[in-house]
Amino acid sequence: MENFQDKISEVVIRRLSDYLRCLNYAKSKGQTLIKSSDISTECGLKSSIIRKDLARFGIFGMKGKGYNIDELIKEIEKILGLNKTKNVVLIGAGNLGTAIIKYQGIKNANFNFVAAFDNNSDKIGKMIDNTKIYSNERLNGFIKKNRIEIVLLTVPSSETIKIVDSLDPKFVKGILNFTSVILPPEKNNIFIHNIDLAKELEVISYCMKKCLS
Amino acid sequence: MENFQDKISEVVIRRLSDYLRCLNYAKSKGQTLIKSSDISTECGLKSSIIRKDLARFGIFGMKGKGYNIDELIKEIEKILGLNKTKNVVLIGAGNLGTAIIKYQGIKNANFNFVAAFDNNSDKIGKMIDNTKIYSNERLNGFIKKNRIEIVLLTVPSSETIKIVDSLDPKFVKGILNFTSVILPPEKNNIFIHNIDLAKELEVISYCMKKCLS
DNA sequence: TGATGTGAATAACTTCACAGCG
DNA sequence: CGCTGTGAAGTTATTCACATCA
Repeated sequence: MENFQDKISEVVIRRLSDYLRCLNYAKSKGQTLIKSSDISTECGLKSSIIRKDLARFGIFGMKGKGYNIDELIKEIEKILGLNKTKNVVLIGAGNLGTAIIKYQGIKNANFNFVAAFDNNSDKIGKMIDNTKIYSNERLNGFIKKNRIEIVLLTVPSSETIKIVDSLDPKFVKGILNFTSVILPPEKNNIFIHNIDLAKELEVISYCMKKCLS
Repeated sequence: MENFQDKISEVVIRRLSDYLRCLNYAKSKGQTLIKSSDISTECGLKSSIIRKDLARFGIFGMKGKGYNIDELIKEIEKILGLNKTKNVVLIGAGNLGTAIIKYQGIKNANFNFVAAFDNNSDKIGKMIDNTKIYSNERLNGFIKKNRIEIVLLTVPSSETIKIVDSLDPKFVKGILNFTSVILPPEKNNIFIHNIDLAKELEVISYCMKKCLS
């Protein structure tokens, strides 16, 4: 089944993630079966693309009935790698960093914040939920020792580049960058995703403007 | 020039937003001209698509030289509607909501949080930076009175649907939904964008897995 | 009958490659 | 000469539409 997975683009993965939310919601309401058309209305997609996405990974429904929700959840979680806990660290324990650690959705998705790092000596040693804050100086040692592959970056924009360049590509494989500095999708073999809250506002503001005019 | 703007897709707008960050960064370093190939390396894109994106909006550079940074910034800000301040409200003054209000990037982008709303009586009346927290009961009155068009939603997932359904489409035109509940891209003529932090982790985790295997 | 699964058609997006101009 | 601007080509993604099967 694994060989279905070559050449999957990011948009497909993003949709799978949406399906998962939708499925968990349906499950929480006691449903056990779901039609592609149900998922489609919830996610604002055509039902055919949902079936195609799933078929691509060797997931098939029952003709005339739909998909088994439990099975579908399990399969998608496996594809996304959510079946095993992933350790991540957070750099920058400010407001946004703190909020992210406390964000329930991430915990549900099986990501575990094993440490946070910050330069502010008032914060060092403190806890955010169950995550301890360490000095930035200890960052690279910690990453090496604990084989951390994913880093979330919530430092002030002025520090972004310096920190990114200091990360050892031998260990770090992915960065989620929440600062306002745009980074390329890949650097030193590290995958980078930029999440820019301002951009999201700009997009919705443009969509609205376009629609109204 | 405005008639260049029909049929622009969201990905183009997202790129424009990236260009803007990149341009502001270049400007802050004292640059006055920029080549499409400079933007392209920073954003991880091909230079031709940048030129095409800009040409689409009637923005042209100088052959052999590049683009004038100041002009380009002004044009893109105009396209994205960032030239005038937009008033927005936040519903749910928890960790994430607080972090978003304090997030510098959003302030820079000319969005102004005129009020926050929360059910927690301990929070009501308090301030987050310059934004006052009100009771949820006053939400719809406030929106009506102040003609609020954009709402950011950072409440617990269990409250999402109830609140979304309560918003009056006569005034609210866009919702940025930070909860883990997937909402369709449009509902009662209100544009909705879902921002799911867990999804971003899932995507990067998948990309890494795919690359490594 | 009522859903899926999927080839074929269509649409959207990106890249190439090079003419053109300051 | 070094860049832009842009048709044409290539690629990827989505939708249609219908055969299929429990």
